[in-house]
Amino acid sequence: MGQQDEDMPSMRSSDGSATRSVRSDAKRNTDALLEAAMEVFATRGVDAPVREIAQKAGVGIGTVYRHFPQRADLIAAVFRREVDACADAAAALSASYGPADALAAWLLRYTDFIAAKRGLAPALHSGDPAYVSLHSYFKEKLLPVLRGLLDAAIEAGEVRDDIESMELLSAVANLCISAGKADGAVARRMVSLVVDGLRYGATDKS
Amino acid sequence: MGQQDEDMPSMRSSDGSATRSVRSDAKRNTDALLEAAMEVFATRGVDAPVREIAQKAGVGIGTVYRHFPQRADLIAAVFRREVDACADAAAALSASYGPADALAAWLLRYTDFIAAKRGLAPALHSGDPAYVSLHSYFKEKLLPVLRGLLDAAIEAGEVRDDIESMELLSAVANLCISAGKADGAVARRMVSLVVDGLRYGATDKS
DNA sequence: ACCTGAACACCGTTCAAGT
DNA sequence: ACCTGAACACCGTTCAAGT
Repeated sequence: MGQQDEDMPSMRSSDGSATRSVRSDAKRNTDALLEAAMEVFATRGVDAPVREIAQKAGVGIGTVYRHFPQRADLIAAVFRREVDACADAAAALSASYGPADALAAWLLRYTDFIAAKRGLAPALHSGDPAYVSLHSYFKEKLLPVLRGLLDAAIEAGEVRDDIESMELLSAVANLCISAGKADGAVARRMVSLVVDGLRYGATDKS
Repeated sequence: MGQQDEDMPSMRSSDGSATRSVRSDAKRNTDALLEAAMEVFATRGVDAPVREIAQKAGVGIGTVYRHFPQRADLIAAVFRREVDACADAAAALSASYGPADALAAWLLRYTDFIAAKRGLAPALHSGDPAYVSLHSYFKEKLLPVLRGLLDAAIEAGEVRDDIESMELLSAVANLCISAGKADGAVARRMVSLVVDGLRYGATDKS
């Protein structure tokens, strides 16, 4: 379902200027906006002034509202973007490490993501229609990734095989949320403990 | 540590009008403010306009800021007031029911309190200095109450004796927080399950 | 002492004017 | 089509003027 702006002759206007040029302009703006919003949300919280985000992205305030009519739309877009990044990180880790180490490394990456998103937890549980879809997006995107990593590690006999990936996904998230607001160090330690627990019951006890 | 404004002759000014009269005026205002704030917070959330609370309490906006310089101060005051009410509820329950039933009834009362305060959870975990003291207030006030009820029920052989009151206090709170935003019905069901679990392992198995 | 509300600052949101 | 920012509405906060 990606946008296929490429290779479409009909999109060129008669004067030779590409219609896409204005679209790429808009796309550059949304990208800059998402990037700026991510940084501002991280440092000043999700209630940060829209003006600050617009300024950081180098666009007018009106442009923010053109692309994201409500603040929640911008927040949701940033959230999806980071979910994607977290999901995508798995491939590189699988290529670089053995199954159990890749699983461990990804869980820490996932931990950092959750810890950074703690400010969003209340909004996600608020029932606000703008956020309800984020729950399923989160699960549909990350559960298969974790399942893949977990199955590979189980297959290799490097971790125990009596843990459900969904339970693990929820457990780690809950750990991170309740593990205080210490910049994620506590959360990482707790998760490492869980990972060691996974390794402890490995079928291959060599 | 209660205020003893009563029976203090030195507080009366020479003209016969009680100095206390202006104080009681102020006290009436703070009471009205706390009452109004509690209702407004419950219906419109803790971000509700201060003007609305002032209007509901029948005072000027300046009066709100005189008594509660920051919004957090008002929120904290409302929170303490409800913690007190929850703690105080135990005595009547103990007088009306047997030990295990009193414990069960109080845990549901506590559940309602937590469920109503879910909107505050993010603030409580934010590390905001205005809220840090609420954690200890919560624990110091409610833990002894629960311990008393639990010990009495254990003593009577009506519930199992291998549960720490602190763990129970936290567990029920976490249950309520994570039990969705369904108006508390889910939370009450989950807590009832826990209570049944407590009864299941009672020493007196008659 | 305490209360009040006009006044100020700030932020979300819109929309007429630009390109 | 898309971008801009002045303009408007709303809310938090202060403080000079009242009692």
